[in-house]
Amino acid sequence: MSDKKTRILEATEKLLSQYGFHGISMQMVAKEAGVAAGTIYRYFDDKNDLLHQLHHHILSYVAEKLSQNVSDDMPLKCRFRTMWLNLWEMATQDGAPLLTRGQFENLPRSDSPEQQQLEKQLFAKVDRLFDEGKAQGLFKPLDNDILSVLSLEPSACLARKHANGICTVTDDALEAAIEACWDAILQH
Amino acid sequence: MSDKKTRILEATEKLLSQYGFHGISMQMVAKEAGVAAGTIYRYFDDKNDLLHQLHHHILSYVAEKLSQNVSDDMPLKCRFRTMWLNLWEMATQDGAPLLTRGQFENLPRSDSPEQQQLEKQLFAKVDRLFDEGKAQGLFKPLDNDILSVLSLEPSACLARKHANGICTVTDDALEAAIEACWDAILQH
Amino acid sequence: MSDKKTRILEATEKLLSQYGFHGISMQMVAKEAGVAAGTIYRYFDDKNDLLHQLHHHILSYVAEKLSQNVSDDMPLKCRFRTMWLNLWEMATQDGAPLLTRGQFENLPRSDSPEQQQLEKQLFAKVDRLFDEGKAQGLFKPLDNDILSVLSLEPSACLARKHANGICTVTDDALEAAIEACWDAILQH
Amino acid sequence: MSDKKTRILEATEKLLSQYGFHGISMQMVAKEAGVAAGTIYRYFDDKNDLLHQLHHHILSYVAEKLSQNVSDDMPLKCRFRTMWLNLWEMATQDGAPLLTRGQFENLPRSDSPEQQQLEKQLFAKVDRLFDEGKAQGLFKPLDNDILSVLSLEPSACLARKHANGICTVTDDALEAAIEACWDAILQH
DNA sequence: GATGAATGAGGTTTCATTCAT
DNA sequence: AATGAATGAAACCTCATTCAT
Repeated sequence: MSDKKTRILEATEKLLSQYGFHGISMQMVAKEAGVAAGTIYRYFDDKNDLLHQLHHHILSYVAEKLSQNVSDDMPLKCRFRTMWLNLWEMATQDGAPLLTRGQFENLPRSDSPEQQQLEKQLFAKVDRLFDEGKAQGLFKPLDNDILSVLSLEPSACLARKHANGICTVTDDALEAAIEACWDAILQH
Repeated sequence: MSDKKTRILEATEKLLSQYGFHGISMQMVAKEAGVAAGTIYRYFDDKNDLLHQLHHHILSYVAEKLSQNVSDDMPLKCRFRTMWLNLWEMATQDGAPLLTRGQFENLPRSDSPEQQQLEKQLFAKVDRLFDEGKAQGLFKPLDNDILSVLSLEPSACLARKHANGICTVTDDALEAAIEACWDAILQH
Repeated sequence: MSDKKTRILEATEKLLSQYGFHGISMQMVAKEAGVAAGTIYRYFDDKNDLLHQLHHHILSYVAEKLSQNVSDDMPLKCRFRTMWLNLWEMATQDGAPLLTRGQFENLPRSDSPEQQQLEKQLFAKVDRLFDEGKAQGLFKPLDNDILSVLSLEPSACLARKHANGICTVTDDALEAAIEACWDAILQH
Repeated sequence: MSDKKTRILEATEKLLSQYGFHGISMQMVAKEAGVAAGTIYRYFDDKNDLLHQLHHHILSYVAEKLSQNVSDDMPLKCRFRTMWLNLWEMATQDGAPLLTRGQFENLPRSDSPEQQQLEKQLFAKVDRLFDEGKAQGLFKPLDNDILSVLSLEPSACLARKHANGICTVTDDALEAAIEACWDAILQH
């Protein structure tokens, strides 16, 4: 991908996590990316397109990062723990991406069928984890969407609050939180 | 509270849930509320103030609704279930308020200490629930903030997705989700 | 009509005759009219609308001026002469209106049926003149549109060239030109 | 003349007749001409120069086409008729050139003396026609500019309206119009 | 108190022009 | 000679805010 395009996307991501959608202007993006305002329009149709492409960009990044160091032959719990922590680290260490993810949920949605199809693919490993767990009778028999909300969403949510200083999460608490999320989907 | 002020707040809330923060203008608010644009400035310093006061307004509403039909002498599980469902209903039945709540988290933060203090008070019943549960050794010994993320946040999150049609939650799944959230914070 | 709206229309007309369509900006119009740029948008949807409304405004003016001092009981030649000179005077004395009229013919057309209907009405007296002349066997049996091009258009065209200094038209030449236009439509 | 330069001029002409002066950009011209934007600046100083050179280009074309099949030893009326129809055909058959000519009259004028001198030369045959006619006492003793407006301008004007569908001109009407224009300048 | 016309700074976007390749 | 990515000034338009009524 063109160097300039990447810089524009990264600048947008950074500003987005800092100011939210309202409050960032194309001029700000241009300045942050170190390009002229007009240059943005060589790579993006308009502001909306920039946002949508960023959405896609981040989604790809999240999907990749989320599945990092996870292979389908690892034990279920190990896979879960790794993904949970991948999620946590994205939000707390890398800074922007996941933080901003919270923002995307309030967008003029781009719920094209392709987009949904893509999202499914991106999170394939998560789906396989839940599917296997349910097949083994280990997990509660719920839709993957729901299992995801119960066990992974709290990771992102907690990370956001931790990063924003709303609450502090110690290492012990972190381990306990992972355990709690595991408990949530486990068949007791 | 003045009739006009209430109408302005309600108009803002409605528009907010529909268009997001960017994309609503003071003129739109005025028109929706049935007042003149200038009138808004009798009750609010500026747009920011309007948004902050709305935040507070909704927070109060949520706190009240959240604790509805909950008294401290009810069994813990019953209190939990009621609050979980209160949360669910706010987002799925009332429409705007909670849905838009997702938007508030991306505001130029008003994290003044007073605001945090206020939020604490508003959610006092939730705190008491968690405190009692931990005292009885029933709940995991974690901060209330964390317990809240683990057990109540999924309600709001699920409700949002359900209301937006991203996933469908049957009555049975709903009951199972409540149970799962309870499992999450329970000492096993 | 609002004072401001009139001032904006007049400013646009003046600038249009001076710079043509390209080369006038909303800022220029605002400055010339002595209003803020944003004010224009209280009275006009956008630049296009401003142009279209101006078109209509000028058309009305032209139609009124064109028929000035003309009544249907005057002799045909006298009516013709008066209208021919009305046209001439609009372009040479008043300055802007007719000069700019040349510009409107190159617009993204607003050829709505209503618009065409309106134009017909506006130039009713011209039509009556031609109709009577043909009924008397005095004029050539041609469409009014064509008769108009042959006998009145030259007035506007000549006036434009005269006003722009492209050619000079003496009083004698003017009388001769009127006579020539009359000759053009006369049955010989 | 360079192939590229010709293509650029022709592209400009085509776009001009379609969009008018405002509404064509150098990028559009480049695309239509099949060259890079920067290439235009090898042949033209700037946009203004492009427009002026196009003006000249078209003027030459019109002058050539106007005098086509006209020689000074043909009878006056025959010469007149031929030129009148040449004008008519340019606007109705060739499409762009003359139609757009209407646009040139609203340009940031390039009324340099040389330009006017040039125009005189280009339309020499027309001048000779009028001069001879006046010398023979056949035409009215008016400036050639005026005679031209009276007798040839209506051809262009009518053609424009015909091509734009504003009015329809049958073959009979066309002949009558020519006759009428001839009547206009004839000494009666 | 209430209004809404008016403001003008600032938003998004376009486009004539340049310049490294 | 030719390209086309990049520029940034300036275009059109919006909108938070003010103020005379």
